[in-house]
Amino acid sequence: MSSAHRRDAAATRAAILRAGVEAFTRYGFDGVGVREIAQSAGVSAMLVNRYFGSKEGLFAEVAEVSMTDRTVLGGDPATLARDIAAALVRRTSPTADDLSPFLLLLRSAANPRAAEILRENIERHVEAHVHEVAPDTRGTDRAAVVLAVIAGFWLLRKVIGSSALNGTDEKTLEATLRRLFETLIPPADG
Amino acid sequence: MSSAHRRDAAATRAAILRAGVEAFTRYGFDGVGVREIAQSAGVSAMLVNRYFGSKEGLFAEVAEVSMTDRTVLGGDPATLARDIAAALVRRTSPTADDLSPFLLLLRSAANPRAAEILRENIERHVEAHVHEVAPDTRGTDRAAVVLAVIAGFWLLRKVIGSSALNGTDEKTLEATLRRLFETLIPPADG
DNA sequence: TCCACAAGTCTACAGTCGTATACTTCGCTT
DNA sequence: AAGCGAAGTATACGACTGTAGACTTGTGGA
Repeated sequence: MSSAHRRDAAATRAAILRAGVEAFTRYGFDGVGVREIAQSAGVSAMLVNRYFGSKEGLFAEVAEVSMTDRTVLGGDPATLARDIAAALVRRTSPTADDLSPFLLLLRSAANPRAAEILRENIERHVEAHVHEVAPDTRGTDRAAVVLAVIAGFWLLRKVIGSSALNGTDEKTLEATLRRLFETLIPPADG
Repeated sequence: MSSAHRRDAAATRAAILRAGVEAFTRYGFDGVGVREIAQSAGVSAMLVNRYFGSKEGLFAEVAEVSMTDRTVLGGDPATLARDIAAALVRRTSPTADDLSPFLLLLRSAANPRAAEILRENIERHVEAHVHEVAPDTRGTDRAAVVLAVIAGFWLLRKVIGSSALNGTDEKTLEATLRRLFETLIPPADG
């Protein structure tokens, strides 16, 4: 937090939350301690517990903002393939990544409580964006399949860093994704 | 270890390795301690370090056997969709799962050293099975794409436990996978 | 039978973890 | 200007971590 306002509860809370998103996404729930998070927020460790109850409480809010802030499934279905391909190729910082909710999931899924919190958030997220990605009946399954394809590509590229898929350029990747999606999403009516 | 042989170095080592596969797959590298692993192998904690150098050393061997024992990409390309669909639907114990290498990855990817060990193993695994899943030139990318699709479906079904995809039965899942794979793998020559 | 060496265990250490309790410091209101 | 409540800090505790070192126990060969 900046030295502008020195005793601003809301700002301090926000700073801790931001530091939490960064840290949990980068190192996972078990990979980072509250002391570390508090330090990068510029406050003492105990403020985490004061504002969020516990480390777990902070994580729950982190999951919430991480899932809702980003647009993984949202957007125009027509340009979905291009958008996803661009997001996969784009080289940004790990936490500014458009797909960082996946990263948060992967890094924290080992912890049972964290996994439970994440599952609830993802369910709500898929539910909320069904109509955007597959605006027809029985669209839930199709949205889930699209999400699965995206998640799989992301897994190999960003997490495993597979050299095979990393050699693929954006145009090729987009074409592959488009072909995959076309088998799922009918071009017109239904 | 059983009480048949009481001072068998090879058997003890194997018992620890088996316990390591089970524990790391279930709880991840950071989610389980050497004491716990040793206990479920029926030995004292220090034997882990004696036989594998360190916890990290044990994990490296666990990754090795987990990746090579299972057949994720191996098998007949013609029946790949059916096999994967069956594996996804099949209800087995978490560690007896045919796709447990993915589980090992997901649970341990947060730890930088563990992730590095896993990456090397996966690279070798994809490389070794390229000819089986996509026996043509530039097959590496196609094998990786198939792996990505599998990984994505697995991620949503087994890890997140998405209610959407969990409602899908094996036949529907197989049909979806087949359609996806057919856009990648030409039915004949090339 | 005995003993050397491998197999296995016990104890302890230095570190980190989450967080509860007690404390200090600042800012706003009156 | 005073003081009260909120904002923030310091300290410490108990539990847990990986593993180094010294120890004991068992077994195969002489």
